[in-house]
Amino acid sequence: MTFGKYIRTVREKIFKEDRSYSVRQVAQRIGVEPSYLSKIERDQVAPPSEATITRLAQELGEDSDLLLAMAGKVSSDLRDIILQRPQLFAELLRKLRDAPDHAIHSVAREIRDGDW
Amino acid sequence: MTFGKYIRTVREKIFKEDRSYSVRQVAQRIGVEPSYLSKIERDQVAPPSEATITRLAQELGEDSDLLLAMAGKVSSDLRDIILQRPQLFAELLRKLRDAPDHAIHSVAREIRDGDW
DNA sequence: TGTCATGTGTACTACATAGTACACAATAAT
DNA sequence: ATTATTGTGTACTATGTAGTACACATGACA
Repeated sequence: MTFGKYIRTVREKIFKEDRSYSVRQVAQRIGVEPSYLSKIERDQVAPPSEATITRLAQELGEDSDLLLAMAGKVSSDLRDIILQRPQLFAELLRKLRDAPDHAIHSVAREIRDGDW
Repeated sequence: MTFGKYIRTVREKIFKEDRSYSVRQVAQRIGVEPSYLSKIERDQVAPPSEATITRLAQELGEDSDLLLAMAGKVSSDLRDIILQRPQLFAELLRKLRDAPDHAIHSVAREIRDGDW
């Protein structure tokens, strides 16, 4: 599923219950032109900027990491984490590339907050 | 240290031993104009593209993850790894943000190749 | 039936990215 | 001494990013 189609699906589902989720009104709340949101939803333009995607995620109650990923982007806070220690995280990520979900999850679970 | 200054320092050090590491010759080998590399080294322009940085790292025997980080970029292969499972890696990275180096290293060491 | 809101088409724009092309003065090599 | 090589200044360009502005036809609804 493309970014646009996904947004349209989600928005239309909410729209059924809440008439304030029209293209126009959502566009106004997230601060873009209605025609632009319309084009985004029909994949007539590339997905919007990270900032706009984040506002859209907020507005639609979606996970912004997921939405950003659909747009081929990585959240800038994650990028910043990697940039602090690029070699360390590069090694870790490449090792985890082919690991199954549960392995990554268990690694994450082991990191109990500030446990070092 | 900026990206440009770092490149200049590294290149000039090699240049002392090997006269083929002039701005012009390095530029030619990595496939850019000499004036462009010159501007890069003096931070007169933004760091080059990922592809160019990678060739430069190769040419100068430097770690490309590190050079990319100095340029504020994350290697596209790492980005792709995250994009495959954005929520999983988002959780992991945010948990590791404040972890000390050795903790991250030991997490990586635990992941013995294909150990699942 | 007239008004209002809806989605969308067309045209345009500002700024960033990633460079090229060429000329020139200074320095190094033969 | 002159030739070659070096680093760099100036000017220009193509493509991508992230939108805006406005008009228009359609459908809802009071």
